[in-house]
Amino acid sequence: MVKKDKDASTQERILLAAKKVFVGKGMAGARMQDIADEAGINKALLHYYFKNKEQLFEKIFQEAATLLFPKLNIIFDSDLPLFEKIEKFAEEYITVMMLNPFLPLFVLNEITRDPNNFVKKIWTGDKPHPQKLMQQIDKEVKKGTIKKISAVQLLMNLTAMIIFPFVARPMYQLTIGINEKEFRAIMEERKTLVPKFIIDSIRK
Amino acid sequence: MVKKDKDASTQERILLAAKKVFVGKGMAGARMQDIADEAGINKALLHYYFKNKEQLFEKIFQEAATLLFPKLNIIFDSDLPLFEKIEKFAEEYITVMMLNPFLPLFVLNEITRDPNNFVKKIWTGDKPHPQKLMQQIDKEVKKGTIKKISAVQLLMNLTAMIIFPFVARPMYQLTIGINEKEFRAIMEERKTLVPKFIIDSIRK
DNA sequence: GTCTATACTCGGATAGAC
DNA sequence: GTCTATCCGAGTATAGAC
Repeated sequence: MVKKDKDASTQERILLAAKKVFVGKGMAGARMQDIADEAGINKALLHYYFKNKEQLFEKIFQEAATLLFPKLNIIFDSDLPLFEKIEKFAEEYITVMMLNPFLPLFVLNEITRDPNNFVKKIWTGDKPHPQKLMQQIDKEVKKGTIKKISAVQLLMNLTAMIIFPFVARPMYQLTIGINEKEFRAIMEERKTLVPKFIIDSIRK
Repeated sequence: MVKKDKDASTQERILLAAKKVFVGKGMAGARMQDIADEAGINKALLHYYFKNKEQLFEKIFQEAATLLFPKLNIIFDSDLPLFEKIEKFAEEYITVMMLNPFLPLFVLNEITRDPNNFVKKIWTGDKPHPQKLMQQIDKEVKKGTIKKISAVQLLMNLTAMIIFPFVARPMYQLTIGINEKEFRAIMEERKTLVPKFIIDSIRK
């Protein structure tokens, strides 16, 4: 069926182009013309596939958020011991983000811009719930197997050290002068370094 | 001189309004009408004070970056021992950002958007140079007074744990349901918690 | 300095031919 | 499905009165 294949291909090119432009410039900065150019089509055809900018944006944003968040719960809720959970989290999350290094800033921006819309449109029921992990932390503290620290603080430390480098990459590149390749190597190392760093800190 | 006071006051109101709008919506999302409304004037008067949006934005952005970056070097270059330097850094940086919690995301965005412009317009000679701090770390590692870790990695851990919570605040608020007041308390605690966390990790 | 009215530009969206 | 041409609103910027 020639027609259908062609449709799919154009639609696919549009989505790819839109992702690139939206993630790079944000909703407000992105231009439908940019997306059309990137996809190798014209604006009219773009509107043929997606009624308006808003709708196209929602699609992309949902895709992005879906890539970043839902997998978290699998790790959060698993029955692994605390240290292993931390190791797995770092390993898997950094791996995913290496493939989409600009997503974190994009998503954080849009959450900040309009938290309510985010909850309504994106988190329709299954938002990240680190509660089990946090209980696990509290329990270990109580048992005395790790040093005293509040679960929120530990969770912040963990997520910050994993996510922030992606958000602040250009800043790091400017200040300490690392290039693309070096950045990748650093992030690769962080998959094991961050868990080690944390465990060294909280282990008694 | 009545006229001059009035000038200053209007200009001041404009700058305050512009800061609020730009930081909240970014360059692309901000509307001159929003800024005018926020300042209690009309668009024409806004253009009387600032020829165009671009110029007004540069002013605000420069102000923001000036608030965030230059002080860093004072700490970076000081002669304090490593642990004290880390403590001071966390304490001072969190204090500054508590007063302007939305600046970090704003600045990171604009650096990402256009790194070259940032270097040209903002960092005219005195960008952050953590090199001395990094050498200090290397030296301590070599002396064997702290565990083996690369300076870049430690610097990333430090900056991530301090800055990221501001950038990701809405995300934390949505996922773990903390409110404004709780966030402030958490950040207050982090002034000492983060240095302690780091030192516990790298101390032999 | 401050306002109202208006010119101009950009970009999202549509009409209509093929 | 895809294109060219065009419309139209939003938003920046200016002219000119007070």
